[in-house]
Amino acid sequence: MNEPDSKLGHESNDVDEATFLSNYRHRDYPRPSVTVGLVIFTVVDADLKVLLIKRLGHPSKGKWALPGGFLEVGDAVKNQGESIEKSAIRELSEECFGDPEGSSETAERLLKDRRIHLEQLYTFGTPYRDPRCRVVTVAHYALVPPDIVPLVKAGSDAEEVRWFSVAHELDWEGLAFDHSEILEKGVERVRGKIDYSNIAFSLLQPTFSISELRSVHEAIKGEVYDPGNFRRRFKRMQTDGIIESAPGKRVTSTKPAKVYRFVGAGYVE
Amino acid sequence: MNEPDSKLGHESNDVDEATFLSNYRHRDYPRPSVTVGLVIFTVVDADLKVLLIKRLGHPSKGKWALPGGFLEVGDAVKNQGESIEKSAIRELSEECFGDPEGSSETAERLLKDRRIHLEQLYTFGTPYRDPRCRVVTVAHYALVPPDIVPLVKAGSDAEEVRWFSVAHELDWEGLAFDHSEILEKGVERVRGKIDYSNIAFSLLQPTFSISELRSVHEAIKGEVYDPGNFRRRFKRMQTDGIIESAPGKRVTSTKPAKVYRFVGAGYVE
DNA sequence: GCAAAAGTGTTCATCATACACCCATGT
DNA sequence: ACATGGGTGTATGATGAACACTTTTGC
Repeated sequence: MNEPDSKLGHESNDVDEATFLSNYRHRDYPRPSVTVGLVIFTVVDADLKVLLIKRLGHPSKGKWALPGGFLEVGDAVKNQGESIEKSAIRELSEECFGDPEGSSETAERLLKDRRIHLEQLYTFGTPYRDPRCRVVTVAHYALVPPDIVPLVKAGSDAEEVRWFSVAHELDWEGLAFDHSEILEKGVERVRGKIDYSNIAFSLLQPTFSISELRSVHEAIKGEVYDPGNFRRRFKRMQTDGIIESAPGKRVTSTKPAKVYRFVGAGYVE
Repeated sequence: MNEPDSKLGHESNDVDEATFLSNYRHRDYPRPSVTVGLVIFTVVDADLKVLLIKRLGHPSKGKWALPGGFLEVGDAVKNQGESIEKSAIRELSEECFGDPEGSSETAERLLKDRRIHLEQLYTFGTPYRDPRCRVVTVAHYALVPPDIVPLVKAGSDAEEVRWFSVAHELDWEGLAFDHSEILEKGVERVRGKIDYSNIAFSLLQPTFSISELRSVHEAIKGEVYDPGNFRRRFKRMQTDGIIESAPGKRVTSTKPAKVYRFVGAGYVE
């Protein structure tokens, strides 16, 4: 892999590597466009939601699409640009948190604090998935907690941006390009990972009650859990040092619940 | 995602989609090279092995590298080339089974018969991972059964191709580019999936004994299992219809073992 | 007091683990 | 006969599902 030598000419391979590289000329073969795509999830009112943007131009004009953008590759030779993950973070910050172009301040801070989860999902590259030209999309998914969701709404200027309920509201078939397939892969991944990882905490406020945690699990798995059994299952996390008791209580119209805080230590990716 | 409109000019967006597309002109922005990479595993003599190719030219001349090649994108506009998976299959067939260029006969047949397992792994795109130019590699892993391993050896013509023991023999640091990272991701994925999927059967002959299956699991997980408990654990597959009894016995220097056959039905991806 | 959710207790089936033991074969 | 791995039996402990029950709040 990497650039196979056969197509990259000018191989005087008896020289040393430094000489080889300074003699190296980049030949212009057809290359695909590479973009990063984002499936951004949140859970509000016990409901899993995904962020979509309405397309303003052709193709798929008027359809809802996943946010995304070009992978920044510089001139692709001397200056090779930014990493895929960095591109995804920038996209997330620009399009969703309204950071100015080129900045990823908000998303970077939230990522560092483990308030949001970002992970590469799958790479989609079927020919003609974009009618304009060959596009390879490195899809990611992100989990953002509901308390920063208002930030997201603020970011939508000219473009129409909306949260869609994955379970109901959403007309999967109506999505632009192959984005329903990407979304499906995202849902599948989150459903699979929530059982053995700690990603659920990225869908909660800094402190949370056990039933709020349960609510997130139920929204994602689409099933209901026995409150007692669920409590026991996650109380183990306290003895394991994954979560810790936090001051205050969650006051509702019924018995107030203890709240907990997620401790970064022992993080399961 | 897909081609964001901003960089693709000539948007007369009041026309219909067909007109838009026929007016569409592909602008030449810097694009990365996209390759597919392969981590090809097999298990021989209760040992997990990976296939590597010695690099003949700079960069990383003389180092061992994972096999791979360009993603075929045609002219990237009117003719958009072949899918990522197809590229991976072709690479696998050409470089490893010695199929003639452009053919993927052998690999396609084996894939169809579920004799080999091929799956996308992760996409690597760190800047400067290839010093020549920006390269995005869509890495895959493949599991090939030991009885077709001789085929692989036959395919190595000019290039030096070898199976390396993942546990011992292999000097991870000495690998070309970031291929040790890719290999590591491959090992991690296989270790994770073998417990709940059926991928192990792609590392066995068409019929196998329970202890041969155990041997594959042990090689991949790097631990030993109690023969009795392991047997019970996998005999359940027989009642579940995932495997079935096959005629004949595996004759060794000790008590002959029953052999089984993997039934495609109920395949867990 | 009543509803409703927090939180605890108990039972039962399932399953992984450890380990003892018998069976069939080549030498 | 005996070493070796195939194959079975069994006791124990951990875990998860089902569900009854108590506690604490708002109304």
